[in-house]
Amino acid sequence: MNCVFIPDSIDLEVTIDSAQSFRWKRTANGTYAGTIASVPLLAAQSGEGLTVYGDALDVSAIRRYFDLDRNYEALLLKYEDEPMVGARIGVCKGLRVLNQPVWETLVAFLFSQHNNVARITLLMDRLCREAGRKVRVREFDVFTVPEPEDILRFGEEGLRRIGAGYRAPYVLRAAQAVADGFDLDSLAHMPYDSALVKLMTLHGVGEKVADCVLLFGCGHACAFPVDRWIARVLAEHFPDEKNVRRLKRLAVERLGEHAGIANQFMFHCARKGMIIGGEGAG
DNA sequence: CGCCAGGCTATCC
DNA sequence: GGATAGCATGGC
Repeated sequence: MNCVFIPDSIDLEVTIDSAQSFRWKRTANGTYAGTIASVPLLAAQSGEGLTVYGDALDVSAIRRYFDLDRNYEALLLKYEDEPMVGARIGVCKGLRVLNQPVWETLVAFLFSQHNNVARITLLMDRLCREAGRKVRVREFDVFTVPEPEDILRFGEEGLRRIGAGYRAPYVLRAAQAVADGFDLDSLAHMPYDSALVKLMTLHGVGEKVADCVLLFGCGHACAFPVDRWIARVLAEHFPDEKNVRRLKRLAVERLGEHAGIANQFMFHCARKGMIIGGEGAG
């Protein structure tokens, strides 16, 4: 068991509680157990930074996963006076946009549609428990996300049994596509627009899910997912526009190449009912 | 209990 | 092009 301290600033709890990953379990002593690319880890807040426990720690992979090489302070400065975002930066300071394995991100956000966070987490947990591998970190059992081939074996029946409902065929067909050569890794290297179009050729992947995969799994910082919460925020700032696609375009025009980073601050605050404007309430 | 959830597809006009 | 029903399931 190794241990490494990473001093870069992050708020682990806020980041993990912001509905971009559904894979980390809070343990009794306040650390989080999970995996990065099937490697089990234990992550803990240490001051402003992180302490990570595990075997064969790959520090650069951990830094990349938690987006610690991005200068958030500098990036967020340009949003200070942006009414959609500015006031939200301070209240979720330390929020980071994760870079998760793309297959894991795709499965999670296929599960996410018309679903709540508690149940998305439950579905991911059951899926990994039943179709993934058990690995161990310290005294904790952790389960890996099943590969596409594992899900093909698990079948639509398995997916329905764990409660995926009508999303079961979406996940199964995505697994089939990847097994047949759909190159998820290429999405990170393509221009955003082409990556979006390519992802949306998958059955069950619309624009919102595709944007989540591109933002949380492919490093496309401009990807701007519009769910119900973001739609509410946008509706307040662009009261004359009702069309969701045009709302998204208006927002991205204003927010620029890191629109997706800003999106995560907007989303988290809105979902947590953190005031600002009045859309929060909760 | 009824409403809602990080939506999408099919189908209508 | 834009609008709307139906979808499985469970949290709250």
